[in-house]
Amino acid sequence: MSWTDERVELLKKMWTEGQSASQIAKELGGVTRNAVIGKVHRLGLSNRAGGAAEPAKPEPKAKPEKVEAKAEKPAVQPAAEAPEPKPAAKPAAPVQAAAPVTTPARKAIIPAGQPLPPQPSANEIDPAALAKVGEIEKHSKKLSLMELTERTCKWPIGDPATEDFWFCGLPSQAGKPYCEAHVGVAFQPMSARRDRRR
DNA sequence: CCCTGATTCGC
DNA sequence: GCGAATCAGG
Repeated sequence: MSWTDERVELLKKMWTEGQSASQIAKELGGVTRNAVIGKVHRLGLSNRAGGAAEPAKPEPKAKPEKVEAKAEKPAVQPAAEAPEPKPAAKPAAPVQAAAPVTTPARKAIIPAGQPLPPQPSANEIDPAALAKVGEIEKHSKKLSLMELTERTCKWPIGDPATEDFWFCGLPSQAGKPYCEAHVGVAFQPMSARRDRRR
């Protein structure tokens, strides 16, 4: 694959949006995240934030490599102070579908005026599955939204309105957005709903 | 271990 | 210019 105009554009777009190099690579196809990063650098759009101007990386790595006569270029970036008044554009939620099925089976109406639907209410969910969830949630990694990846369970735990909120974060398996335990309660086969002429 | 971007350097 | 290998970190 080569960097056609379109591909470069998509790259720019996604990079600007805050997508990770690997995500971009996947989207483009035919390239690795390294390729993407390399291209990004060549295009000169390495940093996406406006404020965080990494001053320098004076890492005098004394590597026993062969002698390298590198002519280091003086600061390439004219150091854009950028006293931008705007609060550094936050990359909108990168993870899609952060609104999981909180209530797998909400047939039972919640009392009234009770704005508390968060906890995966147990309805007719396999008790075993529920127990499993209760168990694993104790060991959840409590990841924040930012820390979620495509391979971490995105099951929300706690009340989003409070500090007691986090995501399961346990390793999710191939494709699924949740860990095994949560997949169990999230995707109910089709038990009780016996008839339903669809 | 999973992931992130950054850099180097042979091609 | 390209990107694998490597580096440095979370």
